[in-house]
Amino acid sequence: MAKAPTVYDVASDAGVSIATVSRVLRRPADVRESTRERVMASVRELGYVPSGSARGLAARRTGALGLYFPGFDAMDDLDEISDLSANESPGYTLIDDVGGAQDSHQFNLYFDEVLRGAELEAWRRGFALTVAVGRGGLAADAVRDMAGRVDGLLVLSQSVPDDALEQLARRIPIVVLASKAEGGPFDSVTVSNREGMHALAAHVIGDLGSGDIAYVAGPLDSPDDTDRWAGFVSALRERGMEPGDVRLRRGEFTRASGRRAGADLLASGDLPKAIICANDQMGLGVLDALNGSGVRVPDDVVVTGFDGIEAANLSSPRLTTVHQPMEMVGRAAIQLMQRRLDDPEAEPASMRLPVKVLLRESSERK
Amino acid sequence: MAKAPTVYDVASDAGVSIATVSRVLRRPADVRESTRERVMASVRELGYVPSGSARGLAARRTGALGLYFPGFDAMDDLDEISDLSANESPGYTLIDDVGGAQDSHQFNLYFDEVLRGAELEAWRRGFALTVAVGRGGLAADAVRDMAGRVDGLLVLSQSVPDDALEQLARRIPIVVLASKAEGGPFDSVTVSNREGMHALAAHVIGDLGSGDIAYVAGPLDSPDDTDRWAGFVSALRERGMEPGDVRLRRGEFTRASGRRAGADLLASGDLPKAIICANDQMGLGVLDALNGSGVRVPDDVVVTGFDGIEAANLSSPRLTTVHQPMEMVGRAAIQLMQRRLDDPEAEPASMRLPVKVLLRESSERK
DNA sequence: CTGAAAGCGCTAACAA
DNA sequence: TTGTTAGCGCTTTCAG
Repeated sequence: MAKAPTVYDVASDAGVSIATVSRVLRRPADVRESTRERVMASVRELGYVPSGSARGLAARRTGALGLYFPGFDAMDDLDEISDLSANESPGYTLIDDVGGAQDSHQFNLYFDEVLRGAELEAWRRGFALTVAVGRGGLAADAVRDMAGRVDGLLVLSQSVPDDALEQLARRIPIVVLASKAEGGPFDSVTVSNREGMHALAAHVIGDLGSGDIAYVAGPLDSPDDTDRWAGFVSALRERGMEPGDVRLRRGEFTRASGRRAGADLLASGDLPKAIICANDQMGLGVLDALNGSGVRVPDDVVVTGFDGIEAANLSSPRLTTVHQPMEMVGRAAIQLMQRRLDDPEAEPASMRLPVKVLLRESSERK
Repeated sequence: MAKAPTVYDVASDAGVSIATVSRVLRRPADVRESTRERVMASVRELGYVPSGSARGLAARRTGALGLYFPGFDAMDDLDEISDLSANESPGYTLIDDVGGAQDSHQFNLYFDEVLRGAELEAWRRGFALTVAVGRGGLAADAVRDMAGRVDGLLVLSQSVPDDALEQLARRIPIVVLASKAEGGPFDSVTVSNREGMHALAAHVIGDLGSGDIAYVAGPLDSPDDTDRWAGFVSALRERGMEPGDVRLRRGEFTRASGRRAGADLLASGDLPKAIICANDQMGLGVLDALNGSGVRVPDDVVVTGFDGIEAANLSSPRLTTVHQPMEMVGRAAIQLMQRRLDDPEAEPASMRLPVKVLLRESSERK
């Protein structure tokens, strides 16, 4: 790897000053065409690649945005890849897949789609996107390190301690995704969790006419869960019911926890007429538990989820759910960031994105 | 946003030199504990965040790695998000989902998993990961820009023009994913495409005993496709058959193209006994075409895919396929990069990762 | 339209 | 153990 050429090398090769080289790259219009061509020729010939660091330092902007997501702490038992050399063994084994998505997938699905949206929108605006997934307790350090190398930070709600976030916010713009506090100090993007769950629950309850209902909630510290529950309760009240009338189970947004909730309800001996779940994974878990037992969905019991992940469209029966525009969340976040970068003094804004209720076979009798 | 404090601010606040501040952050062990604590106190108080650019410039390494993937050019018709203010409308509509994965998903699935592996492995090694998805013809520019801001580049094969890549390789280490040329000038990671397809095809052909076979290939310029085809052909020859004995259809690795191939085969009036597809998406497409027509899979015709994407495990019948360890591809790439960074003079290495044949209902009669 | 020169904030010798 | 001092490679006034 030969020493990389710098502006100086290009400048002397082209017989101009370094300022001119810089101009050719940044504002080509300010340079006479003949000069520009001469410089570009040198650039090509030398294989010049401008240093992002130098540029960032001088220009006081890096041209990159950061996306920070919390991770699972359970990722440490991944097996090592041992051998670097080409693998001469057959390289395959025959197995009959036992199938099934990992639970960690749930989160990944969300992450992947948000990332995709953010990346797209960032690219459109000429930003690079740096991603980091938090692990363990090092969140504050990792995000701080990231903060030092980007022009703005997108952070998933709850992934960084509040105080650390406020500290960082003094140095760099921050947009919070799926924030709980829409009126907070940060720009944020949220989805209509409450309205979506309200609409779904109202439909299910209305359809049912009567009969008892179970609700499988998510973790207590999840703002999403809180909002969805609120939407559910309001739908309940519209029909003259109270939260106390509902059988409540709490999971962790994982398929396994949904499975447990389903088994538990099943074991109680008297199944509710509907099981409303706070997210798709848990809904699928409930379906898993029910499917083995001879219970018919939706005839015996209606099951619903929330999120609109693809797996919910591939289960049998397909899961009725509320679809979140996850890719849009990523795009919206970048848009908010752009706005903030353009006008640092603007009032914090929050964008709420609409959701769609998707009625499918797990709730609709033919 | 007040002017961000620098090492100088921290240094004077703590009553030390900037070198000491730097040391406290980089090599804490080299500093007396009392000094270290004083400095850290100032760091916290001032909310100091080291500038990645300055650091990168001075240290000649950015601490970031880049992952570059090609994208689809079909992403331009995404609708704009219009309104920045909170959405007061109900925020939902009731629709009955028509469902189905987008074709662009195929690629995303691959990308997402590789990205996840790369991010994980990069994080473990203290690197940040910057991602970019190529769009349109600007690949060379985008990747060049990226090259300027990272210490090493992971590039999906074919996503960057060869000459541009060789140019860049003179300035920065490059690892190629899914490379065609294992003996090439770059470090690379590949999967056992050939062996996997060989094993799968040998099994299917052996099981069948006799009867004609169709092969749904991918794009001609895909190294993956080439290798898989080679594996298929070798399995064929082992049974005394020749490529000429097979009905060949060519798709673009998309579900829609698989659907077309399936419909086409169906229309021919005489269905083969097996349809081997070069990837899962096309296999699923073939299944789509067949499922509507009363043809029974696998009894009338066996269908297989390649990749092991999740959707292949959720179809009915579930699709027999060859699973690629996509997350491992990402991780392996980072490992190769680390090795190269540690020893720039090392011989180019390539890691071949094993695949698994997953026999499922689309090929196995009960 | 082009050049000279002053930093941008940090790291890494080298001294002390 | 700590401080001094060069740069790292680029952008950006300010002159010319």
